Amino acid sequence: MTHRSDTKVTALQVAKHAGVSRSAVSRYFTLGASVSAKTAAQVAKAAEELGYRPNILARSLITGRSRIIGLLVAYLDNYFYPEVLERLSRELQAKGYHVLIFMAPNNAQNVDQVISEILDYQVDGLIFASVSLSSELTIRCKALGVPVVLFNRLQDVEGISSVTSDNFRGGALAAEFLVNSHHNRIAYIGGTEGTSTQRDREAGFRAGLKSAGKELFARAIGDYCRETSRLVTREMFDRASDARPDAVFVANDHMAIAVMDVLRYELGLTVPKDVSVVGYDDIPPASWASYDLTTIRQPADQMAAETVAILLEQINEASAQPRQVRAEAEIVVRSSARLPEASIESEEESLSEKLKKGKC
Amino acid sequence: MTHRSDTKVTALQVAKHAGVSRSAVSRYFTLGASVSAKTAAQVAKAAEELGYRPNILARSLITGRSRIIGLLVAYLDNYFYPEVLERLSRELQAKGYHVLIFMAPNNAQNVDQVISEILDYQVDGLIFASVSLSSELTIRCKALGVPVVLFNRLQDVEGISSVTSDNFRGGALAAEFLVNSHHNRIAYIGGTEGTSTQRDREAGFRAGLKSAGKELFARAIGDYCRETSRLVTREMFDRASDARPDAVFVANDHMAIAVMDVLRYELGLTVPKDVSVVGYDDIPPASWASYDLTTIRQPADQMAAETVAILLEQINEASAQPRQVRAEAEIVVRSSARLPEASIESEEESLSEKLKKGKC
DNA sequence: ATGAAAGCGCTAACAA
DNA sequence: TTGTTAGCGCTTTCAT
Repeated sequence: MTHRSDTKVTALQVAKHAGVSRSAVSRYFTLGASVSAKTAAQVAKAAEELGYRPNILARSLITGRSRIIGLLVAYLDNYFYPEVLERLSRELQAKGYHVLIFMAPNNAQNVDQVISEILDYQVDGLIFASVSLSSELTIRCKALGVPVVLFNRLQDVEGISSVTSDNFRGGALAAEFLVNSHHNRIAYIGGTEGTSTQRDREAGFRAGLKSAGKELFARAIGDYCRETSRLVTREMFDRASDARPDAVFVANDHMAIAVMDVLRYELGLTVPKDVSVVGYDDIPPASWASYDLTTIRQPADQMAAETVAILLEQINEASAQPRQVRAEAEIVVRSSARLPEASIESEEESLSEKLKKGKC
Repeated sequence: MTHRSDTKVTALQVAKHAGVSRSAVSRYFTLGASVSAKTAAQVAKAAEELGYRPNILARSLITGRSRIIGLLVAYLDNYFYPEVLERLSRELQAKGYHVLIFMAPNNAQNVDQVISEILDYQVDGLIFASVSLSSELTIRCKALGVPVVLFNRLQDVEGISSVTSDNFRGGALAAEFLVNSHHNRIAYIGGTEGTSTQRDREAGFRAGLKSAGKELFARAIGDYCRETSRLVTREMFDRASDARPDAVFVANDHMAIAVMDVLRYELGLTVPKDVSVVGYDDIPPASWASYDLTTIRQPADQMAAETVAILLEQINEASAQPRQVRAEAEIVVRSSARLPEASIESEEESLSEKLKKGKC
């Protein structure tokens, strides 16, 4: 490594240094192109000596692919997303792609603006995490031939790929669990109205209650926000013991944790003795001993893998069609909710065990 | 908006449509270039009608700047980093730059590999968050003229910019606080040996103890990892009350939270009655009621802003020199550590208040 | 202020 | 397999 790289080294310089043509150099760096062993060696040596690496941007200009995936994400303070981001990034990195990240502005108007900016980078694909987008935009991406995957959101538009968990089923699981453990006054604290996750989780939950002959005792919207959740929780639970819920399903863990804190530290209630709490997502803090939150798990790793798979097949195979993936939701039983009478001890154990063996 | 954009629209097409030259179109989209009002209007109209936007990659090729900032980050499960990432991204977005994210591999060998990949994208600047890099690499970036900022790490190499908090002072503050609140057996649980944060926080902490005539009662390394912290905490505290520490300073909140959980739920101790815990960072979970962790705050927002400032001045001003920014560390007093006798109630209050008013 | 022409660094036909 | 040629979409002198 005799980096003589004072400034930018071009393929032409390497070619001269190696005594071959520009194309030979290009071919050497193009996977699956035909170069003789001899030429390869010469180029390798010259490139090494000059510290040459191909300019991806210049390459993109001609190949028409940038190997950049745009990711638009609404927030990172819900800890489901850092996890997803890390997995997406690693997965794509392994396949030679990289993530250009954009934080979504609050209003839809500006979202369009930001997406235009992303498109300006000639991204090969687009991931929208927890962002709903106008159907106009969807059409525009399609027109440009840029594959799009919606992550954790559904859109009514035809032919748009998405990766979610089975939110309806997840909601139903929560209901089933709370009903089985003999709760009488079951409440729901929801996410942002109008989002597909909120809609489907609530619908599933209600359906689950209904099929057990139960009804919702109380309902509030926490807007997927800690502070709002705190407020609505106070309002919902600050009353006599027989006038308040004895169980609550919260539409995500981010809120559920705030709810637990209010219940315990602002209202002096005991979880799960006074109130059972069930969340959704299974973010890392849900498994922290202070919360030990019973929740509906969304498999972040699997969802990220599917997202990448869809994207790459759309990029590489002309015939690939958009598809909707619905990952299975499963309940993770911990101690924030009262257990059904004859709980299967062994199963709980194994789940807890698994979760404790974190990577290091 | 009559998006006729079946495929890619070029400047030339717009030029023809508007009845002007390629250059005119280019000038219209180049901030601060001279175009007559009339031409501007024609171009604007044509561009709108065809749905044209300049190709940033092609532009980069000629201007030599990509408006991409590479970010290499070690992990996202320490919740200091999602916060930092979000702020960095928004800040840069506002200035017309965007973040290309790379997750650091575990071994240093591969880090070099990944950095090469980043450089291939012709990034205008580089941020290393919690990543130590070989001095060879630093030199290489310099040779390429790519500004580098180390975030939350210090390097002994000359002339490399960095943004950290004053870790030594932060450690000293923790010591001072624990000493003032009359602890006798004060312990330290550190981060990864060899990192500058670990080294400086411990040095400051020890210096603080020393100047009060105290010494470290116990020491262990939690490796900035929950699981390791859990193990060392058990070992350190699973003993008779007079043989175990009555206070512990943990080198970051990510570990401190794990430590608190072990203390309470695995060892049955009470915080802060049996053990006082002080952390470092002030990540959001530190303010959650279940932890209410007294900690040394690193101002993520300010540090992110400084990082961007340094980067942009190096990119835009030829004369700009690398600089080292050391943000002030301050203690945030909550309830995880016993208070000094005459604690200033009002001050605590105001701090807690501030933290509760989160955005929504 | 505007257009013509040159060229950023690279890859992909094509011919040899 | 190799070199030659053209050109990806854009900006930027340089004349006008």
